[in-house]
Amino acid sequence: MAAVDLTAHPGHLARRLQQAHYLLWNTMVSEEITSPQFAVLNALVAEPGLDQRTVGERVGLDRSTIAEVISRLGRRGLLDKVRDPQDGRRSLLRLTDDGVRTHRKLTVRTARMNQVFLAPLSVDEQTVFFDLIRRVSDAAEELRNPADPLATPS
Amino acid sequence: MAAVDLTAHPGHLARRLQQAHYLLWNTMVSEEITSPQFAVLNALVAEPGLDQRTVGERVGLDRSTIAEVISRLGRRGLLDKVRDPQDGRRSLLRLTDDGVRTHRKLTVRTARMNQVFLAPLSVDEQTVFFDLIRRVSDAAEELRNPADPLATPS
DNA sequence: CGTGATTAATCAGGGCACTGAGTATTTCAG
DNA sequence: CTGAAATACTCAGTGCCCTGATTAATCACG
Repeated sequence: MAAVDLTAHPGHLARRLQQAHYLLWNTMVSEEITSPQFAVLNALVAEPGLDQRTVGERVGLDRSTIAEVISRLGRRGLLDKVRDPQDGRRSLLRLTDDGVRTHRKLTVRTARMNQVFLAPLSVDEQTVFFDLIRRVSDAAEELRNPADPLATPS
Repeated sequence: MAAVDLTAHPGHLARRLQQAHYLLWNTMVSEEITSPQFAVLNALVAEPGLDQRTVGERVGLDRSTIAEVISRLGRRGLLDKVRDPQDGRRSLLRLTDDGVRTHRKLTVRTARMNQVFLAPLSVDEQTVFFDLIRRVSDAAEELRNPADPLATPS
């Protein structure tokens, strides 16, 4: 009585989608490096020397989570972390050679995995899929951070 | 060099979508009860007396996670857990009055939240959104569980 | 110059999610 | 009827994800 159909709840679907992805990643990409870890490696390939907070911003990880992820990557020797001499609060991050190698290797595999993951959709549908998820995510993000860069200036 | 655009990676988008949902849930629905916890309550409203494993199956939580979630709900007095007299391996679950009340209260709020969450999409787009995510999730699930109920029998 | 606000990082704590191993109970084959 | 397989659950371990509080460094303003 009064129970709800969860399959019409976007949150439930989002969770299931992520679980599905997690599983596929685990079998097709890596059991060592997780998807968020790969995102961090990728951000540092694009912009070496970023500080911890900014990396978190780039990949969508909050201050606590990014700290953990970076600590793990550092422990495995995939990146180096040094205090910024200009600003003693910051930690600057840079991939090691091993980190770069790992990123390159996983890049190939993630591409394959994404193909398999999206295989049930036509190419057009894939585009829509990306667009819809992005719009919903961005809007929710916006609710939190009323950044309004297009507000009418005085 | 050789960095990838994460916004074209479904896994990354799935994670962001879930984060966005988590945040909205936290502010619009409840800081006490999480979305997976609500899913469990909902499953038990629909089918009281289910065993733990089946509840997990209904809401998409694995054996370990469902155990934790149920333990928390039990600790808060929202459900009761009794050994099945017919089969000593099973734990049968049933909501308390407080559990039913909580479910009813949150049902209203989740409906409101879903509206806000999906507001950036037109009604037609919402339908597509559900359909695409469901198809991708189901297909990935299928890769894990080759249940193939429509395989050609001998 | 110095004090108060801001900022980067850390820590403690709670919750979700998975795997692999272990325990208890039931089921079923021989 | 008994021992092996299957099943439900638990436990240990790893990792992601968030909040609130704390610490250290920088910055801004008077």
